[in-house]
Amino acid sequence: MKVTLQSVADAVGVSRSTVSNAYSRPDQLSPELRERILSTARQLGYAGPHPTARSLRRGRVGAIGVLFTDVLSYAFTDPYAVQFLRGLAETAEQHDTGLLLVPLSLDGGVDSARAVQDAAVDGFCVYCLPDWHPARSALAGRQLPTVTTDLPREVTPQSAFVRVDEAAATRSAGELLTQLGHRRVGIIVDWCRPQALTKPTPLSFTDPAELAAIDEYETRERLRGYYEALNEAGITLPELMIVNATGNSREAGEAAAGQLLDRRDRPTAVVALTDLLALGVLDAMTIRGLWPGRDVSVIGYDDLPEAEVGGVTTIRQDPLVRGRLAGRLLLDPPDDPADRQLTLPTELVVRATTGPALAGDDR
Amino acid sequence: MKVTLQSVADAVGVSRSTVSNAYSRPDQLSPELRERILSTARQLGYAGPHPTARSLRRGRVGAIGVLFTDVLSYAFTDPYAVQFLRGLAETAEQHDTGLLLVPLSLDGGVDSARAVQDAAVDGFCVYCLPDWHPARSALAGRQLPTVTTDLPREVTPQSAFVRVDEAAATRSAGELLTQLGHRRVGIIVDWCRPQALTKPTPLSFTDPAELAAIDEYETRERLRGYYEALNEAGITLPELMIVNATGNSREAGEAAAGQLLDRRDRPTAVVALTDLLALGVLDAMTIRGLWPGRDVSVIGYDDLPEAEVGGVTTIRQDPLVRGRLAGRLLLDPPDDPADRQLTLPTELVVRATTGPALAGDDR
DNA sequence: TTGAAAGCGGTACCAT
DNA sequence: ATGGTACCGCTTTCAA
Repeated sequence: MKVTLQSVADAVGVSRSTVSNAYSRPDQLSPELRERILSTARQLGYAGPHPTARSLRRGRVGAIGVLFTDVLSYAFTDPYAVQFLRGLAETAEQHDTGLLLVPLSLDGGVDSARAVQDAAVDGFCVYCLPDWHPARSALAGRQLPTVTTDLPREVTPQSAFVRVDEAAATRSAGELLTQLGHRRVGIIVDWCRPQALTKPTPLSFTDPAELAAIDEYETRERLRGYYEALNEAGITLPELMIVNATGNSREAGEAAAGQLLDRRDRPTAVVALTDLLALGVLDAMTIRGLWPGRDVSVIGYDDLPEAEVGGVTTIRQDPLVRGRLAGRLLLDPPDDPADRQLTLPTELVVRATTGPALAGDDR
Repeated sequence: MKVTLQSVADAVGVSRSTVSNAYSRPDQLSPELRERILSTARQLGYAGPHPTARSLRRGRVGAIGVLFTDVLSYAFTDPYAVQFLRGLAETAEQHDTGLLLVPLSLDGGVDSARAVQDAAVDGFCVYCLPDWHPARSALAGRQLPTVTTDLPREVTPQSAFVRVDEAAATRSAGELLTQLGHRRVGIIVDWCRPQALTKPTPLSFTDPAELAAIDEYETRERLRGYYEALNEAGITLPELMIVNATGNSREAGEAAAGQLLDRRDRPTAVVALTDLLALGVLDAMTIRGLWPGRDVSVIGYDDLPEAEVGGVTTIRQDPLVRGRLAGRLLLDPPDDPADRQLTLPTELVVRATTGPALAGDDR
């Protein structure tokens, strides 16, 4: 027989309410009675108020759901994501709130929607989830407070987010390149698709509208920023040598970079949309005996510790702070809706992997 | 007015049960009716069955709680922990189960116990939590399936765990050292205490019983293994130069190593209880112009990627597999209780940071 | 201070 | 295939 609050009440000879109070509102009853109740409970092996029953009644769970980049287990592969999660966890801790990592299936199948529907949480934090993902619509259905890390496609005064002006960041990086005289630029992206790629795949765009149609905020915006800067210098969209990597990892970056570096019209600069990819580019160059910053310039994004160590020119942003703010927006939201729409600064960090385009190499 | 299952039932003109079935057991009603119900629900803006209410009734939540090393946000700092979490997440995903990261407060105060009591989960996974932590006792109270990564102090046939024979692993590492002629050995540990250290602190043990009293499984066992191996070669416990670092990080390792390397009777070997600490030892040596494997031998533990790159002699274990197995034990437990008590293998990986004790340095 | 009663929002068994 | 009806386990007015 299971021990419930009721059994404790019976054993002590008081009502359920009193036992409940003994746990949740100690000031509502005499210390002696409370002690008597608690000790009896202990003897009976009562585990304390049932969390689910309690939250049903209270209308609050004490946890927020985290919707992470496509596959949950992938999140732990990405240092930037991990830092973000850490910041979020910090804030959650301070509010005695748990983090529920919601299991999203690989292909974003039906069960992803279910997972979101079934998540017992008070709110959601969405971290870079593609627009097409079923979890997105399931999320809308739940009508819970939500904070995203991207700019929602349709921003309403209600939406809350902690975004980064990705396009502005890459635009400044692109300007650096054109100032250095680069005209042949390769770009490595990791544009997750419903089904993963098995090998690096060239992407060709002819019309800027195609860029705008990309269903992932970060990919879309970062690419747009680079395009805008380069276009300013007269470089057209089709001239960009864009390669979609098989994932966001060093290895994937290396493989993708290979496709660019082995071209006859090798780019004088290769930019990657994440540092992890950029580190892969460096690996690919090392193998080929190329010097970063001299033979080919390289730019990353994120400013991971490894980027600093490796002297990689990159764009700095602070995932820890971003995570903390996301948590705050959810657990302690500012009264003014405008304060719930945050844009974090970035900084172009110029290090050793960028240099002037080789003069003789200019065509 | 809030939209509940009842309102949908009323609107369609059927009973609650039928609406419920439309969501949870589609085979129990005609497709037409189901469609009618679902579309009405949509129109009404019904968010679907309330997760909490549903789990209350069903007696199952669809999430497992994760109790992590003291502070949740710290977990994301430790690559080994992250990999473990990743393995756990993988298995959870396969079982359509979420991971609830339970917020444990820094000092393990009362709220940690509350957090465990209030966690709406079907089971718990405990990852290297000190014996004294309040969450431990709160956990016992919950009487839920639990899997730990350490050998419980009192093992019952019921307990489930995925442990590693830490002592055996470090014993073999210790034997390597004695074979190489090392007699002055420094050991760097990260023995978390209720309150964190602000600087590396020497630890001195005189009696093996003191070792056995250490309240952290990994620290206790790893230390014991080293002691046993070294003692075999006639080295006594007080001779060991043990330093407790201020955390499990490269920086903390470097600081702790400093204390050992700057001694007049500098150890000929410094072993660290984690790779992160060992990497810090290498940093400290670099600064001092010492060669690992020649001037001082270094051994780590975990075999992180950085250890391989750095040629660090270390003990390999597989956190990913460990996480997966922990998940399995919780979500798909083997019938035979004996199969729920797992000991994973380790492997001593000898690389470049170990070498013979300098002959002239033997005293 | 303590108790009675009405939910919180569903699910599942058992009839019909 | 549908509906009726307990009941999941607790919290919270409100009265006593």
